Formats: sequence, C-alpha cells, structure tokens
Amino acid sequence: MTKEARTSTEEKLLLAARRLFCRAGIHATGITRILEEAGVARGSLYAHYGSKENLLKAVFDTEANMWFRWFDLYLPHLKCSPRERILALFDLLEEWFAKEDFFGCVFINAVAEHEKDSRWVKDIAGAYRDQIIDRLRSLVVESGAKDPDMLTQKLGLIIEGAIVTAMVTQNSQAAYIARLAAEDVLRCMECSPSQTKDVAPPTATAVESA
Amino acid sequence: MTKEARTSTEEKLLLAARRLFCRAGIHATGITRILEEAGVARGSLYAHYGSKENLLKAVFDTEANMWFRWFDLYLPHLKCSPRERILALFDLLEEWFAKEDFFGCVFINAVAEHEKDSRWVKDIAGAYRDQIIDRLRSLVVESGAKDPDMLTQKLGLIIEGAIVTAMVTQNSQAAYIARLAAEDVLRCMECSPSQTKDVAPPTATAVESA
DNA sequence: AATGAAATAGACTGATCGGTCTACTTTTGA
DNA sequence: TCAAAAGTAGACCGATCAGTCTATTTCATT
Repeated sequence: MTKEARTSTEEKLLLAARRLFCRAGIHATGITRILEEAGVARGSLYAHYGSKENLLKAVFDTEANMWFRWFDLYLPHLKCSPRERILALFDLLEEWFAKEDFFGCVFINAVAEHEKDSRWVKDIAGAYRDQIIDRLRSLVVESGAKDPDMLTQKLGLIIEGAIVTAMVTQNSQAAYIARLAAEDVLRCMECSPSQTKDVAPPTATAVESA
Repeated sequence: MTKEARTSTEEKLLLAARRLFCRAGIHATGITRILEEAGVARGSLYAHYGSKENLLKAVFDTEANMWFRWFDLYLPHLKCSPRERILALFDLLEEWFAKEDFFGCVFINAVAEHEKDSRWVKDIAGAYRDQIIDRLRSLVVESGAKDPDMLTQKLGLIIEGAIVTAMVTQNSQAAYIARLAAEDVLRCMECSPSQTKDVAPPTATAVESA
C-alpha cells in the first residue's frame, strides 16, 4: 500500500492479464503465461489478487473505467452539439480498435466463454453494461431525440456490432461503418416520430431440418 | 455408414456439443459432459470425430448450414419485395434468439475465446462469415440499393450487434431493435447517394491513463 | 442362429491447470 | 543501520483435461 509506484506489480499483472484474456481467451490463458508476460513471480499474483477469478474481476474494472472515462471525462469536454458528441463516441471506438492489442471487449468475450445460466460473469458484465448504457442514454436525452430509449437501444446495438465486427475482421474500419449507421439512425429519429409499430412479421415460419 | 438412423450417434453428439459449446463455452466444456448430455459412450465420439477440435469443426458446419438454409431456401421463397426479404432476415433472427437453447453464435463465441493471432478457429469462422456476408450482399444488390457494399457492411454489423446483444441480455427483442435500425439504414440508403465522405473525425484525442 | 460392425462402460495415461508453500533476495522507510 | 515488507524462484499438490484402450454388449443383416 505504498503511494503509487511507476509501474506497480499490481499494474503489470493487470495489463498482462487484460491483454492475454482478450488475445488468447480467458480459459486458454494459464496463470503461468500471465506471470511470464508480466514479469512477475507466482506468489505476487496471489498476494495481490488471491485468484484468477479476482484478477479477471480487476480486468473488468479497468475495462469499465475506459468507458467511464470516455463518457464522464472526454465527451463532456467536447465543444460540439449533443449529436456530434454521440458520433464522437465512434471515433473513440476507432482509436480503440486500431490499437495493436485490441482483441475484442473483455466483457463480451468473457460472457461468450462462460456458463450462460446465471453465473457471476454474466452478472458483473451485465451490471457494467447497464451503467454504460445509462451514460449513453444521458447523451441521447441531451440530444433531444423523440424516443430516447429506442434510440439508445439502437445505438447500443450498433456499438456492440462494431466491437464484434472489429474483433472478427481485425479491422478498425468497423467503427467507421458503425458511425455511418448511427448517423442513419439519428437522422431517422429526427424525422419520424417513433414508428414502434406496424412491423408485421412477414410469415416467418421456421425453416428447420438437419 | 448405415443409411441414416433416426437420431444417429453422430447427430446426438453434434446436438449436445453445439448446445454445450454455446451455453458453457468451448474450453469450459469437457468431453465427459458432452458424452453425458448426448448419452453416448466415450469411444463413439473418437470413432466418429477423432478429436474435440474436429467435433467443433462439425458444429461450425451445422451453424453455417442454418444460415445457408435461411439465405438459399427460406428467403428466396418469400413472396415479397427484396427490401422486405432483407427485413425478414431479422424475423428469423428473432426466432433463433427466442429458442430456449440460444446462447449466442458459435462462430463469434469461438473466436472470442481462442487465440486471435492467425489460428485455425479464426480462419474457419472468417471463411464462413465471408460466405454469409456474400449472400447478404446478393440480397442487397437485388434490392437495387445505391451503394450495395456499404449497405451490406452496415447490415452485417447490425446483425452481429443483434446476436451479441441477444446473447448478453438473453432477450430476443434485440432482433426487433435491429430490424428497426436496419429499416433506418435502408431508408437513408434510398434517399442519400452514398455519403461516404465528409466524416471529419472531430478531434478525437485519446484519453489515456490508468 | 451366427457373424461382424457399432456402441457401451470405464479404467488408464500424460499433460496441464489453479493454487499453495518454502526459502531466499530486494526494497524501503524510520 | 536494520528490520519489516514486498518480490522472486521454483518445487509441489490435487484436480481435471483430452485422448487411448480393453472387454463386453447390442443389433442389423444374412
């Protein structure tokens, strides 16, 4: 509990774990590999975090903090319209995707590779997701959109699509495509009221066979 | 190599593996658990598939076939406009998400939990993704859109966003949100020519610190 | 009824995993 | 200066994993 070292052992572990969990998967990443990459002794990991699970939780925290910095520190300081603030989010995504150590969102990846039935991973990831979506909704409300909840859900879905597309294609251009799609959604929200009706499922009968 | 049993051992293994790989993750799913769920003996799995890796490849095939059935068998038979055919895709997604054993897309989940640096999982998943996107592009071209490539990318991104949102939230409503977003994107593609310019990254300087 | 292929149960192997523990070295602060 | 705190190296443990193998049973076809 010293003041704060330049690169503390805790931080070295956190950075290595974050990178490896995303790049190689969580289950596929052994403790030993994290220690090698962090240049830290085995005992230190367990002295600081106690378990691999706790280390993952700490990685969750740092990933969530990235989003919170975006919404709470960076975007509010932009001298532009609320609409442009929303779009600026996609430029942040593009920077993120372009990093050489971007390998997807640790929340999404963690949910993807863990038990889906009411497990702690889904609970934690879901809670952080709610907090992030709430901040997105605030941004949308500021823009004075007609149906802020619907718009928030559309934008959230586009953001998640961008993250996964960028992970799968390993191309930061996904953020650009997402930004254009977001512009489309925003434009339509300004013109039409809400059109949450007359969707009329067109006889979608399942096509099932082996 | 008999004709085709009602529920062959091969099929029982495939169904159990598909479900468990998606529900609990691939690495987290042991061979033994698959065998229990399939009600099949250990030796049979290795007689038919030889390895867990081959079993996963077979699961990839079945997942890809679902998409191919949609694009090649179901959608072409719909008596409606190309635009409505595109939107009908989202109704198929909603049916998929609503299934009690939907736990995400096995391709996305597999990429998420495996090594990202040029591994076989990414290659196979990427190849299938290209085939699926190609079929989506054909649908888009039929609709006579101005910029079919851009529209295809936007729709593909929205589809992936829907899949991930549905997995994380465990709510099939994601397909409905995605459909509405797709309608917005389609509407904007009809009105404006292509607007693939004047994006002007608005001073997005990274906000980086620990 | 006989035969051969297919499926079964389950013991077994070697490797790897997360986590513990001990002995030793380095750092740090009064 | 020196003692406590923090970090290191690495052996070690029990559990679990993918995969192998054997002995037995089921079952379809002749």
